[in-house]
Amino acid sequence: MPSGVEQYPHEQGEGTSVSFEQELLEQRREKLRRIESLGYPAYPHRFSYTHTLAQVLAVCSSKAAEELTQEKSIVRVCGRLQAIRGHGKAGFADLAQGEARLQVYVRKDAVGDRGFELYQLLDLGDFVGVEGYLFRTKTGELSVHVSELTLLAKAMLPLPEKWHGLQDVEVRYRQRYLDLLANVEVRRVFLTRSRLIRALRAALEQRGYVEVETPMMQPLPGGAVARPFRTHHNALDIDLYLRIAPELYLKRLVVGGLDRVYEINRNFRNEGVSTQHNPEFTMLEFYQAYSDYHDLMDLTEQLLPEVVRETCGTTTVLFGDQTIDMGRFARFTLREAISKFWPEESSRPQFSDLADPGRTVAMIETWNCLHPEEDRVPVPANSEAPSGEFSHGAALAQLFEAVCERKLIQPTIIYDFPVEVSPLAKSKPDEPGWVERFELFIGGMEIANAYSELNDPEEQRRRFEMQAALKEKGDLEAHEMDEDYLRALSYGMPPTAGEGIGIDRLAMLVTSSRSIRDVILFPLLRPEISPDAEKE
RNA sequence: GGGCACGUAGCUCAACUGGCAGAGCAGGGGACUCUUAAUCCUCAGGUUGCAGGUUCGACUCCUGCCGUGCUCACCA
Repeated sequence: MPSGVEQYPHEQGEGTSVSFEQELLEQRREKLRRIESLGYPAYPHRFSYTHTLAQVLAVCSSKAAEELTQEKSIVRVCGRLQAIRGHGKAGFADLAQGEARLQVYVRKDAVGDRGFELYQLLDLGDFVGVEGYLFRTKTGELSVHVSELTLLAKAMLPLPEKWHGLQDVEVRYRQRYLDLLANVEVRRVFLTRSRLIRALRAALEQRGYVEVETPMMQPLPGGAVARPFRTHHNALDIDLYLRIAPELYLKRLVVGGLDRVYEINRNFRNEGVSTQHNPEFTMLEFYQAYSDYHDLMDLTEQLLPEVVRETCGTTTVLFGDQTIDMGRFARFTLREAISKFWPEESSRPQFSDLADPGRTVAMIETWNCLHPEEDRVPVPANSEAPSGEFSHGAALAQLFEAVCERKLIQPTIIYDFPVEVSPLAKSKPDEPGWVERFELFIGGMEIANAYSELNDPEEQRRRFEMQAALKEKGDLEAHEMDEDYLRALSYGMPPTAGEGIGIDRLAMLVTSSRSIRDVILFPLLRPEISPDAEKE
């Protein structure tokens, strides 16, 4: 038999040589043509099966050879061909459905000449269906003795090699379907992610939360400090923004009497990409009326061990070379944390230093002296009234991140944040410069952010005005004035606490993934330039 | 955006100090009716990411570009 290429030269040759990949494609086209000429449809519409592969394995794995021979039960099963081993007028092949594998045994005298010709035209990756009886081979492997073989769909391109899998990171992300086929661990990561989200939903539903969906396209991007993506609606001729957070809409729903609401959905932020940041990411936000941030601290400490146990079967997870106990939480105020995690004994700031804006400057300068190259924190302006300058509070928040964040491996709640970096949070009654807000850190990453929601419309307006002043000074991330939100608050919002949990990062923790791209099926990459497009 | 690395056959990887681009798997042809990373014989498969430069000679050295990874900055 001459090779397919010689027999069927590529039509679009134009003098240039046909690439090897095209050659493989041509070979498979030819095989498919020959399968059709045997009378098999190339793309049949369905296959009625009696069992999934997992069902066959569950029922028969424990059955001995004699038992199977006695029953000689006929099954119809299907799947993707994962391995083919020929033996002249017979052959073995492995069918795969997800992680389930079942061997089939194809003999010429059992499937007939036509069936065996079909078998010889199969490639790795093809979908097939078989009918036959179950038996055990000499080596004891459960197999289907095939009497009828059907092609269900042909793989026109070769799948990645079975033994080494698919290693090329770029191909793994761009063609995730190949990654999922070639690397079982990848498949398991995404199944775990799915279980995590299901467990979160169950835990919230159980506590009386209602799931809602709020706009992803918003005329005003609000609820977070971040740069948005902009888009345009043609019919209305208006600019819209992909949401950076659902927060302001969810709180409108609390105004509307939905006392416990949550949403699990995508946020979009037009910012850098890193191992911890994807431009679109999944966030859980939930709001609970008649509660404050203390209640949410308690809830968080209940919820996380619960869902992690539901997802992983245990509350201890391995992350990098760290073992993290998701069932034990430490709590520090932001100011305590700076003092506690300060790297040098002699210059360690006391709590009183952190309360005094006048001393913040000296403290940051000390830090910057200790870390001349990186981890530098900008020094705030000396005025005590923040009016657009880089503020004392913002500086403290940055100092906290520089000093503490990557050291917070075990679950740690950091609470009480500067008002300047928290435009939507309620102030502490005794310290107006500080708000009732906490963040949860695990594995050196910020996992959750929560606060007692500011529900005083007058105060909220002043906060927005502070943000407007920042915007005036060129801060691209400052929060927008949102009159409609102020109107909603003016109708009255009960005391409410709200929290956002980064689902991707939580998924990283429970799947031991170092990069956020490993828990997002299709992370954002630059588009591929096709060789054809380049010629244009 | 900055820094550091990487890019060789469909896949996984070699190629010494600059000296003829190679192997395994996958693929084509052949043998084989209990194999399971099947085996045996055989054949084909490459603009070494792209574009320049240095050189008698470049996968190798230099410059630029493209893509990806890590990292820093920004952020969650």
